[in-house]
Amino acid sequence: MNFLPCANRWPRCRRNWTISPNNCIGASPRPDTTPTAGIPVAQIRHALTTTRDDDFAAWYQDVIASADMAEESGVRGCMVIKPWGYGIWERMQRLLDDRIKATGHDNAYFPLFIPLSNFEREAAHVEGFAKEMAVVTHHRLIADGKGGLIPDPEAKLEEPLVVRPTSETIIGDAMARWVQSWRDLPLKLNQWANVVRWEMRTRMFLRTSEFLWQEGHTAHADEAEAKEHTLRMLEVYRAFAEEDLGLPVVAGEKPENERFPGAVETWSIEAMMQDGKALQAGTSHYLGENFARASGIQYQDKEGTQTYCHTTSWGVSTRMVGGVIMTHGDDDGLRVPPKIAPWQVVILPMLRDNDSDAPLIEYCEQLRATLAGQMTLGEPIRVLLDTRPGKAAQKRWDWVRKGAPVIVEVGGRDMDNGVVSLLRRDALWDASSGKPAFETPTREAAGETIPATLANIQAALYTEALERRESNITRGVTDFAEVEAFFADSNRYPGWVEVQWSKPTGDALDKVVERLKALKLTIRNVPMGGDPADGACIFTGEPAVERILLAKAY
RNA sequence: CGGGGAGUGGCGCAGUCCGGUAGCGCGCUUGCUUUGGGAGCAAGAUGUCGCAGGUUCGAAUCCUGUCUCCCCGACCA
Repeated sequence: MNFLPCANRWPRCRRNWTISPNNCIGASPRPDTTPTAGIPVAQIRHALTTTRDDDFAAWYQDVIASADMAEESGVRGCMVIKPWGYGIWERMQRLLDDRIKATGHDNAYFPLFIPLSNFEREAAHVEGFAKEMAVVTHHRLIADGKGGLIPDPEAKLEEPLVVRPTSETIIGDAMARWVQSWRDLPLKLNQWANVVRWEMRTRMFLRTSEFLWQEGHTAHADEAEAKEHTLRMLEVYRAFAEEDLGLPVVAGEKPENERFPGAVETWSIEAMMQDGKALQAGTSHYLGENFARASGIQYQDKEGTQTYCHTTSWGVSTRMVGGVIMTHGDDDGLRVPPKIAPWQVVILPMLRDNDSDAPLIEYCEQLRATLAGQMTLGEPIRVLLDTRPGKAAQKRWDWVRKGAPVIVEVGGRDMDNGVVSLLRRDALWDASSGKPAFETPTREAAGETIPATLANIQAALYTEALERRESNITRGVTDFAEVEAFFADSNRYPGWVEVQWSKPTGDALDKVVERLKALKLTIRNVPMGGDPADGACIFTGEPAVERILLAKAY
């Protein structure tokens, strides 16, 4: 097969295909696979060169680059988060921070560096993290005599510092000082910070060596209250994921082998990505007295007895951004749910670089002002009038790839007719024509309907993701051979499988994990609020005690 | 950390086997023509060929080391 230099036909194409030119959207558009009853499906030129079907991993990276979200930094496993990617994270921070504050937490900030001796205190914690720690050993550089710099051997630290992979230990140290009496409880803290885990294999947003997150830490008087709080924060995460990010999640408890190092219980929210894999999108841990004993977090109860606190911790990270990409992205780039879109509406005047521009910009400005003065989804509308020089059509595709929820193009003729040309990013294409599905409401109508349109898009993205997930969870599988068959075909969309098990522990659990590992599967969690077990354990044949979700995972 | 692939203008790549003035497409700049929609023509700018050593009259090309990225595995919250 000949090389087909796609660039001749489609400017954005970066590849020379040697096998099937149909793989290249630009060179030879293939039929869109979206079924549309009775209507011949037109050929669509998508904005990305990689499709989800062709290569999901490559598509994911293409979205990040094309939407201008982040780039490599030159430091292993670290990334530069660019304004559009960081803007999305800032929106997440704002919305989640409000929810955290609303549940009675205060923000604080603890050091990046943790003394080694402090970190060493909790045995399981050490075992869990020791293999992926960044360690600071010197505090000064000196010339090496060859024009370079080396750590000064004279400036070796008495005690190495570790860069926090999480802050249980150093916050525990503070809690031990801050908690004296039962009156000091509960102590409910949160911190927004970066953490470092020296990961073997990294992927942008999903697993980076340094990442940004929020980590909540609380201390309680007793087990019941701490456990209740663990679940309360899990529920905060569920609501945040579903209501704000449009990510349907399954909340549930992690099996013993997946617990956070040092935790008594670990709970998670799990989201299904478009390739059928599961993404752990947030975790909440009940830590028992483990860290309280390690750090000496004690209070005097009402009887005057020194008593250990029960602590919790819970976190959500920039990994969520990756979850949004893999849930809502399509072959034209990202689709940002309106609640977390830095710009919800982008207005693009079709500038001609002449005298007609000024009135056109004024015409657009009035729509901008109308929208900016209104609320939707609980906040003022974020609307950008993009008057940068350049052709509107090119800027349109930039914003399509970035995933702005509503794009409004306005040309001179629109202005003359008192209308605007409006595109919904969640319904970009007209399937019959293969062209962008422009609507042309009057400017006044657009000013009135766009707030509701944004709310619709928020709901539509969630519904689409929810339906996709529900149709790809298979329940009622009772034979392990069925599980094997289900995941054997690597070409099919794998999804998740719900099975029942007897919740083995220790060696028996290890065996189960090994069997699953052979299929590249993991136990995601025990969904809350599901049906009780009523059958036999799929692994042991013993009476089952609960239902679990099996899936391939990120 | 093991196996595989790859680093050449902003992006995607050719050139490397067989050492001899660094190329292509897109993008970018400028001009003209267009322009209700992902423009055309022309002219131009942009590279210490990832980095550091070595071999050589001469290195993108050969040798050694190293860093980074991608895929698979191991590991992991």
